[in-house]
Amino acid sequence: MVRSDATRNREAILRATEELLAAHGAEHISLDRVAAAAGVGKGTLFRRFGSRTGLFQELLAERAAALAEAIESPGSPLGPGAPPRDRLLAFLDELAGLAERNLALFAAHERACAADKYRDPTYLRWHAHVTALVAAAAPGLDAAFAAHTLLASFDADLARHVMAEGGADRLRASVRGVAEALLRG
Amino acid sequence: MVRSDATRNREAILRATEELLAAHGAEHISLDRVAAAAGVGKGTLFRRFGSRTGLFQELLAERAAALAEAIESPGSPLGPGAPPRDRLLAFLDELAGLAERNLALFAAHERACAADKYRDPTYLRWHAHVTALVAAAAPGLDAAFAAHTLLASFDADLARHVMAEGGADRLRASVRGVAEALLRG
DNA sequence: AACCATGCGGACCGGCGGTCCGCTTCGTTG
DNA sequence: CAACGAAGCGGACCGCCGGTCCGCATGGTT
Repeated sequence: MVRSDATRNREAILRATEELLAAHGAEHISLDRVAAAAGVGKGTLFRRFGSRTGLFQELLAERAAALAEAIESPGSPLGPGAPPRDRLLAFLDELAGLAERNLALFAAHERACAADKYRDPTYLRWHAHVTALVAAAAPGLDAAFAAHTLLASFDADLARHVMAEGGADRLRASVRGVAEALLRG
Repeated sequence: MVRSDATRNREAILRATEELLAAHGAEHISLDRVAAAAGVGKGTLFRRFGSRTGLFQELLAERAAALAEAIESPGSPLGPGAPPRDRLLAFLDELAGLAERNLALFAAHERACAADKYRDPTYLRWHAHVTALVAAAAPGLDAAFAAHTLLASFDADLARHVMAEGGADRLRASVRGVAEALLRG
């Protein structure tokens, strides 16, 4: 028994957040502004998302949904069945694209989740995935640790810095270079 | 013509910050508290350090001074003269020790400098050092990028997480594993 | 049409980083 | 020692923010 206005408002808030991110970058996005832009009271925002952290976590989860699905569906180089090494490289490639298309969101999400980023559901999913692939492809390493350092490549500031000279392809190439070296070693 | 009370207060503020970090961790360290603990007005704190960011940057610089010196003095495995690979591994080992001894400071510094961490003088020094060594020891890589990912190993949350099971030695081992694999690749 | 759980909104709160300015202190000068 | 100006001090003050609260509106059900 979910009221229709509730889901409508939820959507309005997510869309307003996207608009503000696109318009002003990750900075100066206060929840008052988001609520105002969504045409909604602040209380509504907090009822729906619990906190600033929750809002950006949900928005990131939404943007990452397609990737999450691709990971689990056989057939693509991302999905089960492909050799772990290829799967890992394909996943990192895809993540670079996601970072490029959602740079402001990545930045805002980082800021909002800085307190305990290792509890963010999206990050946890990515980390589990990368850890498993690293463990399969490079048995000598501390896979969980290596996964964290690989994912650190997509830190918003680092990604922006790298993409400033060469765009997402440059980021993809650099990440791939590091990942291949790691797996080879 | 630097007034004596100015330097005395500067010192009092740095020591008070350390005490609060030791007592309460990186959280809940407001500048009001720091000023009060130092027995100093808030205005004084801001005159000395400019901002929250400045305070933690200076404190980190102080704690990192010995390491900065070791890097440049010949003779030790850290210093010029040693083979780049050994120098890099020795440096990362040392950084793990620094992270262990200053975990709360690392965390507070990260939070305070999150906005533009790539302008922090200490980070820049470390990054330049690691980049040069990576470039010398693994010519195929994007050295600057690899340096960022290596330094990401010392993210306070990651370091805490890893050290929770095995202490600084575990962190050292994991970092060394990744670094060796990277250089070998 | 009547009822009430669900949800709404925005005034309100505590606390924060940072500023400002009247007052104090230091150290120099004669 | 006296006196003076620059350098420094401190804490009241500001604007903003994340988060809470509660009287009121609304939507779905009977």
